[in-house]
Amino acid sequence: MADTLIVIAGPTAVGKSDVALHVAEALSCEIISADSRQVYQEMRIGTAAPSDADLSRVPHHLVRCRSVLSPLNAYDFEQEVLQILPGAFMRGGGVAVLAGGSMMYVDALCRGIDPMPDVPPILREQLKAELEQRGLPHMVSRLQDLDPDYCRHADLHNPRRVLHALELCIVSGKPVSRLRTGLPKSRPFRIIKFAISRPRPELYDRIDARVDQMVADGLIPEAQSLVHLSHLPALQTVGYRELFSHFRGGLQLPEAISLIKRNTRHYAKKQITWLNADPDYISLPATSALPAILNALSTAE
RNA sequence: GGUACCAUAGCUCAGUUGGUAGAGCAACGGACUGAAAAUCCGUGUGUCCCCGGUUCGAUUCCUGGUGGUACCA
Repeated sequence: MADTLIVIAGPTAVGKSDVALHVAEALSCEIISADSRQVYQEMRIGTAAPSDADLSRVPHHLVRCRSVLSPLNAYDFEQEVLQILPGAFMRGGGVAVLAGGSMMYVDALCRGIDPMPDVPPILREQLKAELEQRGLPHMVSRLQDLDPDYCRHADLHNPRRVLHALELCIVSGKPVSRLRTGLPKSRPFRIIKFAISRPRPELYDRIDARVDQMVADGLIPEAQSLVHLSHLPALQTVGYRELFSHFRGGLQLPEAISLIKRNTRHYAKKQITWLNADPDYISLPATSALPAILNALSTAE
């Protein structure tokens, strides 16, 4: 029988980690986290990362194991997980759980992501400065010259996308649209995807409660200790940015906390949108997810 | 009790020289190929406080209510 990767996705605060923990215990297999922020050891409270107790119940990968100073990206994530998986399958009886809400990471692993050349940080800085001085339309017209094809389909209002495409054109000397195949890679294991869901009002109540809990658990000192790193990509994160703004005097604490709640709701909505767009997901209510997943696995074999 | 001002979207408010209305935020929907908890795009959901009057037509003007705010007693 082929190895099986059980994907457990869902919006933030829906209770994914809990479901993943129970599934992994029931199958005595390992958990690989697909969370772009829980990987960082400095951001435990604000990312609601699995606790030490959770980690001792089930072996986890890519949780609190890396510094914000050496950031991970979607391609690195794909490569690392492909390294980890054979061992995890072996130790887990041919099964492993991928749990997390960073949907781009999940897709990078399940479908693959095209290899792209590395972008030197200096170039990124230069282009960023150029964007600030001359504006987005100017950057778009530069991209227009290098890769008119890409411009036909791309979101040209989105500075991130425009700049990244420019970076890649410049570094590679080729149009990005040539580098990007969009073709799915085949994987030497079976993938079953589950999306954990809850009624929206219930999810929002859980988000509010969890933010209050984070504050009670020491989110503010945690963020305080990261202020000197607040410019790093990893710290562009809900829960930290708002507090950084509070420390700088831009927001009162209660405002900052209610902004964290609101931005977390926005984040959850984006995850739901992503899940809705992928027909491969089997949607399961959080309350009955565990038996449904175990049942789906036993009938699938 | 008196005087003044206010009442329009979930919230804060704009506006209609009388032709049933629009911003910001919230909410809702969408995109996503190396920063993705990032970044970007789209959508107005309304007894314009209530009764009556003037008018072809009132959310707009007028009488009277009701509620709120401020000041005076």
